[in-house]
Amino acid sequence: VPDSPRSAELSLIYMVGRVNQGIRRELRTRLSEWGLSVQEYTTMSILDARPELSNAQLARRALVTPQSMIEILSKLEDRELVARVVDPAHGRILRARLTPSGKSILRAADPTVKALQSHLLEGVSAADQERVREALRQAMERLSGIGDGPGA
Amino acid sequence: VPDSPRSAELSLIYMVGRVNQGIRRELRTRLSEWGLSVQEYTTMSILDARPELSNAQLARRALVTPQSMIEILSKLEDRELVARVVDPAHGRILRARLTPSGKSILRAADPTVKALQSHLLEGVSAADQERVREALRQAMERLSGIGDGPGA
DNA sequence: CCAATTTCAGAGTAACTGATATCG
DNA sequence: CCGATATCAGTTACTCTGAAATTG
Repeated sequence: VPDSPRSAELSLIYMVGRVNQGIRRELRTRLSEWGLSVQEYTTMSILDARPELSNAQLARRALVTPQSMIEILSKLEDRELVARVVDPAHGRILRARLTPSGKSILRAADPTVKALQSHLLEGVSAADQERVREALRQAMERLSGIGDGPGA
Repeated sequence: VPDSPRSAELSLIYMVGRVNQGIRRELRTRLSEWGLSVQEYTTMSILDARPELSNAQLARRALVTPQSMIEILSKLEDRELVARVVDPAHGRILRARLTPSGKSILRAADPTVKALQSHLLEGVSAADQERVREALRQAMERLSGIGDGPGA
């Protein structure tokens, strides 16, 4: 008895969940080569694009609680992949950035992740990829507004 | 210092991860009203659309190991939301289906989930939604082929 | 004996809630 | 005192690896 999916009926929420599950599974294996977990890689990628974010800002951006984010960040700090320095204007806030070795590990891991992405979207036109991106971007925005205050 | 995203540069893998994280967070809250976890809801949805799947088939479809799936399924069985019966043609295989009370809980929870999905995609044209769906469907297919045998 | 399925046991990851402390 | 941040502690949710039994 085969097992063919009925694509037209699958909800987008469901599909996002399954694709994410598959991606995590695959990335876990690939990233273990550098001793990185999936959220460690994700967090480092955010910091690469936007340095000097605080723990609270990172948490909002990743849609997790600050308590969850601090755990990731602490481990990265212990391994000296991320450094955190006191904000000059606010003694309570710690701003994070990648260390040189953090950057170099990220650079080393990047091609594998890019390769996975290319493989998954192979054959999807650039225009359609942009549409997917735009839909996801909007969903991210809406989700940011639900549990937390407005992103203002 | 505001916190605006640079959408054009965000990788799809990253966006899928964030959207999924936000969805799970939101669903966890909404589904707790019926005592359902996110994967319980997901598994029940699959069974609603495709009854008589075995644990192994469900696991492949959800991109998790059979060991993970059996844990979800066992709990649902304990709560009598799912019933499992021996396959007439193969005494080892147990085929699962929703019980009447399982169906009725699923029906009760459905509108909330549908509402979330509508909210997230509000304003995205039907044609674009179909493109997103198609891209995700392809990604699911590719991911099924990586860790496991072909879906044959 | 082999391949697929089911399932137990143990472990690890990832995320959460609650509470406390600090800073402006 | 309030609001935002940081962070400790305990807990829950979810998934995995390993191993064993069953069935055709």
